[in-house]
Amino acid sequence: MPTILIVDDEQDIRELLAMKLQKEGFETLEAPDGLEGEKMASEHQPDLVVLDLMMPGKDGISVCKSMRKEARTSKIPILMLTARGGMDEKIAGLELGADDYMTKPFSPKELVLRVRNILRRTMAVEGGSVIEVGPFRLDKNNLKFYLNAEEIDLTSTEFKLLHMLIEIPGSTRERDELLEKVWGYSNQTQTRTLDTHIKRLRAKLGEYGACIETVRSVGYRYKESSN
Amino acid sequence: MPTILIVDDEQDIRELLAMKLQKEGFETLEAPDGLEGEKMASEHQPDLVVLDLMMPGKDGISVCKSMRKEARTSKIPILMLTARGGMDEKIAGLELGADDYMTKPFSPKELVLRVRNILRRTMAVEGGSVIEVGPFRLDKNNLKFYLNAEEIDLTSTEFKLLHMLIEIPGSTRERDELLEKVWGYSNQTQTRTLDTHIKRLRAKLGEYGACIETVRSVGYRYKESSN
DNA sequence: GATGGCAGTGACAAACTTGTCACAACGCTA
DNA sequence: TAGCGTTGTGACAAGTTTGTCACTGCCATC
Repeated sequence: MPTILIVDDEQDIRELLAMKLQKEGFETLEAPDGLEGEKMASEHQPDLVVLDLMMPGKDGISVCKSMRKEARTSKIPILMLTARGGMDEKIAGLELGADDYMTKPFSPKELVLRVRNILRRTMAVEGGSVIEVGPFRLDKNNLKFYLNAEEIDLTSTEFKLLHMLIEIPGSTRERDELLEKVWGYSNQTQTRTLDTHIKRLRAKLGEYGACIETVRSVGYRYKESSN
Repeated sequence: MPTILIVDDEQDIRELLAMKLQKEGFETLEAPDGLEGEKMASEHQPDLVVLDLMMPGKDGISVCKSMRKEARTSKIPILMLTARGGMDEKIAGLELGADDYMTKPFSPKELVLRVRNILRRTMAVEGGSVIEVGPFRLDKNNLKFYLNAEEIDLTSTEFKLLHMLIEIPGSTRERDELLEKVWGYSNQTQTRTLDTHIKRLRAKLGEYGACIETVRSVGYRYKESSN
């Protein structure tokens, strides 16, 4: 489950972000200022840093610069936050090595979306075209799926669905999101199709079917079995 | 069509390799010694270098070292060749940044296989999960295929087949290879299945169907249309 | 230009895939 | 624990996909 470090001087914002991200299955760390943020990034090696631009003391730009210079943090993706929508800052941030940029106010949904996009991007580059989580291995190149080294036939719908679910382990995918990405359905389409396919997937995964957790009223999530 | 630089002091070997690689649709360059090899690598920026380890003058190890140091050649993948199967050299080669290693004598088939594997690996990292060639775009993440920005539905078999064909444009894929990779058939299975699927693919590609060339008695190959 | 081998094609039936529905089961809240 | 909304499930039928086959057409070689 990816860990995300939140660096912001306003406690309210930190807590709000942390809550939203935790709801999605991410683990969170918090730092109240730039220096502390740098220290935690280096120590805990989070998978992503959400970094506020405007902070008293060491600001976001400086933190970004420092992180990019230090070997232990140079590759950690950074999502910049700022209150203003100025283009100059955006460009400065991106040039300094931030991976994305978001202006306040933002919706929690947008935050989660951007976080996931960055993680997907960086994980895809690192992991190549094979996703391995727990006993699952999903080979996008050959469209093959393995459970504990045993190949299991998936239909292309099942493949897409499982792909979405394990792409970022632990994060919850909303029904609407799955319906849109896998089926191309527009929001709020009323259908039992997703449920049925989840059932079929679980059946094919046998005892590991339990790894696909239902998140009531929200969607589904992949979670490694605790055995 | 990828270009491959062959660096070997023996003319016979160079020509043999060049012939086999050309037969697969690659373009080839040849250099008779290490220094010349370095120069050509820097100038022509080939997609891969086949590098002999044992050469009079500047040997393969040194060339490899130099190439990795120079910016223009540091990222070009290297396939090392050597007459002996010594583990020490293998390790030395791989540590120096060679991408793969092959001991003589080797079959032309093995050569082509390794070359293709390296290219696939490096191209996959560079290009991410979307393959774009000519008017085709194949999105492995979402299992979608576009022809000139228009989405075209492919069945999963068609997707796999097309993927194999355009993965390394211009290189010929043998019938046996396609049957094995796409269908899991063992070698020399006698079937018209492949032909039928090629027909269906061509039909879906419309006027671009011609991009899939028949290589009589061998297999098929993707080739960009000359318009 | 005959011959043999290889590839293209249309038709077809079997198998598979998929969305829907009705109903059962479940979980949360009052 | 009753009620309500959400999810799980088995069955089913329509649609899609797939491999095979017989036949046609093409190409290279003799």
